[in-house]
Amino acid sequence: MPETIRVTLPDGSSRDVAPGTSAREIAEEIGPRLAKAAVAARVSGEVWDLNRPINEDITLEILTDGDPAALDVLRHSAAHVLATAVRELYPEAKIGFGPAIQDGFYYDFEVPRPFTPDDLEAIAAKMREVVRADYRFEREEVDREVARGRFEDDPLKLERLDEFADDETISLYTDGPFIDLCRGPHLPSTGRLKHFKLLHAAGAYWRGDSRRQMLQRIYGTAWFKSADLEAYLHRLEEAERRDHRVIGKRLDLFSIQDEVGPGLILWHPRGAVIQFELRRFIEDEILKRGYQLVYTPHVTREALFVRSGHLPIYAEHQFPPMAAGEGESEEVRYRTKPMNCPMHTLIYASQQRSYRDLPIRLAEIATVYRNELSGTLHGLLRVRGLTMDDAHIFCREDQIEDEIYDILDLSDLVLRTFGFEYRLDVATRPEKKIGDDATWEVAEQALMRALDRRNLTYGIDHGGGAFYGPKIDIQLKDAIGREWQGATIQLDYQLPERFGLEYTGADNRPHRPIIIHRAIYGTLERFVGCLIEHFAGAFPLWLSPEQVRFLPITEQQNATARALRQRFREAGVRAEVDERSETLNYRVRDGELMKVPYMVVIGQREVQDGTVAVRVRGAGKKQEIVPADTFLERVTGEIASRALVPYGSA
RNA sequence: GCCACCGUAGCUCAGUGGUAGAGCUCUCGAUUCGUAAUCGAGUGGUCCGCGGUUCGAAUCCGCGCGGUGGCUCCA
Repeated sequence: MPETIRVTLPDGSSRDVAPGTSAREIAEEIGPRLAKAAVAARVSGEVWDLNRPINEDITLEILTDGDPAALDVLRHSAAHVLATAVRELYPEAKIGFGPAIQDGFYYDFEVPRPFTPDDLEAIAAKMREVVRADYRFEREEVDREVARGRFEDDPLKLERLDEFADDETISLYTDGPFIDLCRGPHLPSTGRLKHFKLLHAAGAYWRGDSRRQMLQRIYGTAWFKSADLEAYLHRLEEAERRDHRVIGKRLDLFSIQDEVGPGLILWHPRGAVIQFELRRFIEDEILKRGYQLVYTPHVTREALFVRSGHLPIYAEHQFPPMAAGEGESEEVRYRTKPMNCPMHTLIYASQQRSYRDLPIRLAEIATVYRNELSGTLHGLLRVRGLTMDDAHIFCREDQIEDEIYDILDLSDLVLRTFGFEYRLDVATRPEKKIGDDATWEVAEQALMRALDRRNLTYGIDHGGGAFYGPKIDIQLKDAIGREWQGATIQLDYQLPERFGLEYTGADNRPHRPIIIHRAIYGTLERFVGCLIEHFAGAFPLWLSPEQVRFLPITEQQNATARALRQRFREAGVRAEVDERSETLNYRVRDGELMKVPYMVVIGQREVQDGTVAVRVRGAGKKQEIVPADTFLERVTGEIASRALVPYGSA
């Protein structure tokens, strides 16, 4: 072992220390403030415990609580503290895995009885004791036999141990009474965990495998600063406040009823308006871009899905077959469609195509049915009857790039209209795939060139493509920073093969086209659900179910209000009159709660002057008195431009 | 589908073995009002369903249906 080892710091300086020195000791040398703030260390790129001895030349970065990697360390340690507490309270509990996750951590336990909310409180109290005891996290590297000895009574850990390669380092971490098989790193001691909260318990299969036993998982969150914990809990509340299921009920947008069935949406008039506007928007845009609309049946012969290759893979997500006509043969069994592509493919195949005809872009906003597992259904976000804004583009290989470019342009236009930011990922060839590498290379390059031409940055999901082609996924970011699965653009070499699609090339020989599947909204159900939460029910004017509500002050103004309503309706504005025999205050409150963008008060003065007194949603008392014509002009302008904010507030 | 929790009026919810309740909504009457709840009266229930225990079940038990949070899968 060398006399000294060289440690290079982020500022480029270096110092020589004795082998076995820990990052903590180096931090102390640099300064007491740094040593106190230190959480962990990045040693030659890898995150280490502060206490772990360093034995070779390295680069060293001391991680303080400002570093995102430090949060992971904190949360991972919080998971161990949780397990420590559970083991103290329930010595018979078997431990599973307990990692840090986005915003928090969890730990899985095998226990004879699930945890109740009261149990969680007791566990949290015990955790605070563990924190007060300030146990050091001790790392230890051992061989397999020693490790097996330590986990004699923990079958789940033993199972994991068996998977270690012979040359793999097996490390154990101890904090007070608790020992765990763990790669680390951890906080220096349990006392560093200050701001945490256990959130809920849930069942989780051992190793995510539904054939294995179910463990009990406890979720929690942890932060370095009390303010961060508060902010996070507030964010959870905010998300709850925006829950589309609650807002959907309150604003009378949709319902899901037992008599119809789970996952099947009844769109009430106010919700149907939103869908109608979304359809109108996308259909206008795609017609400008050379798409053609088609309509296809909801039910088809089962044999179609056999030919398309969907049935063997997809059957468990499809509703069972129904018999139409006589007999039981495959020829007369029908299925509701879980997707539209086979039928669009048949439209393509219905005549001979020339290379000059391509690309052919077939679009259909169609409801398809998928028999999703009951436990996965969730409001509008996961349903069984889903309406896709679907399109299939049949094109030549040399057209892929331009088509992708145009789809990216379309999705950018659409998403920005709603004020969404987004990020993109390209999913490349997986292990199991059809087609040769050369073809994949061409396809992947075309996707990336199109993205580059639009100056978009994107991540690459290596091996994340479907077996039949690469794809681009778009993740939306909503008003409170949550991500949603948005558009997908999927290249498909498989379906043209299965249906023997062809076009005649300039060489007068048959060629095989490529299919691009693409949906911009994804599904209208999910997209509307996302919009409800994004806008917290306060839709921009063009999407608002009711755009203008006239409030006559007394019955004397009812006739004027009705006449205005008619004029506005004829100009394409969704206008109503609230002439209920209630106080103005009452009706204003109702309009605000229903998130009507404009309330227009009509009193004696307005009737006389031909004006309206406009109250803007959310703006309180402040009103503006303008001629009725001026207001109508502004409203129609705001609708036509699909503005995100009311006029005058931009 | 699996695990846990939950299911009472249109909505939000109280009611833990002894005659089903509140607020809002809705209907009717009065009120005619200038920017977030006017007053009064009334309607409204298979306490999710079926079975069991009990003299007696919204309440306890079993099964089913549905919802919620997860697991899994996906858009």
